[in-house]
Amino acid sequence: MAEQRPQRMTRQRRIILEELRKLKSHPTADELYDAVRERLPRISLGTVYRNLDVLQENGEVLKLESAGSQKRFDGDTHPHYHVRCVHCGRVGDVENEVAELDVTGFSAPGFTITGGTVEFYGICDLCRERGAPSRPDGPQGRQ
Amino acid sequence: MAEQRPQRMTRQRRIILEELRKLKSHPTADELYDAVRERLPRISLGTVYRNLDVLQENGEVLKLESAGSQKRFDGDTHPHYHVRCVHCGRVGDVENEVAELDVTGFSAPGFTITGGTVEFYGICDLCRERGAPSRPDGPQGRQ
DNA sequence: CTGGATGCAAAGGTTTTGCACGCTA
DNA sequence: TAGCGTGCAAAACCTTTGCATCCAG
Repeated sequence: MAEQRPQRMTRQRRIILEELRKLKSHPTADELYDAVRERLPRISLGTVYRNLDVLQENGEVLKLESAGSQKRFDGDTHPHYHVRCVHCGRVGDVENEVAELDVTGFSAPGFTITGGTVEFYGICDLCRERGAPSRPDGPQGRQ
Repeated sequence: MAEQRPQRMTRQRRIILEELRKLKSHPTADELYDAVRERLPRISLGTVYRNLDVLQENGEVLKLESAGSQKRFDGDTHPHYHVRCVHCGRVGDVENEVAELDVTGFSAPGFTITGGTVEFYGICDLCRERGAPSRPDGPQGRQ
């Protein structure tokens, strides 16, 4: 479990958390920064990053990583699957309930498998409307 | 499908592909760069990136964008699952065969789901030996 | 020959960090 | 009051790109 060091609930931290929970878009750090800045005009992007790290360590937010592009954040920690748009990288929530993935029986040399999840991909409505190809340059696309 | 434009098999491209297929470690671009440089000391990292892009568009290599900070590449395009070490980001191959994931029945507002895959996570032997925690700073870890 | 590919270096985009000051508990 | 958190700016990191030159077909 994550070590929960003593922490303070500063105005910045509270508002970052509130805005992230308000946004359903799984924003990137700078998108969240834009939202937070409407309430705290002098906040810095570094503070947003630092707080997202702390909040993630405390299990209050989810950091959705996609190597090499921008990370996205989710204020909803209730277990659910995500879809990622292969064209623009946007992330959405899958409505279906998550099924417990039974990891026993799976093995990988050099590794101890502890868990697994399903990752969905697809295309978001905005990209679809624009007539974007479903596979821009591979299964992942870029942001 | 990926449009396969006319392309040349340069020495650089061929050796990059050979080295990537030789490595079972799912290297990052700069790890592959190191390997390739032993045979082509004057190659540039930019060339490695450019060729990995081309090779990926042609379906000859896989770009693993799953998570971590750096992208990793796989010269084995045969369908298989991956495990990622939550501590160091290393990626391994899962031995089990892949099962076709039935995506019908899954839905996400604002998205059209086209596919999905299982992503395993765990801890690699090197990190285990070092006594690394299984959750360094969240479920993703960093490279 | 021709135009895709390369090497080099600079730029680009995202995230992290050092530091002095501020503010929560 | 103690020491975590902040704003600012610089640095670190990874990846892409402009350009002159090279070379595979």
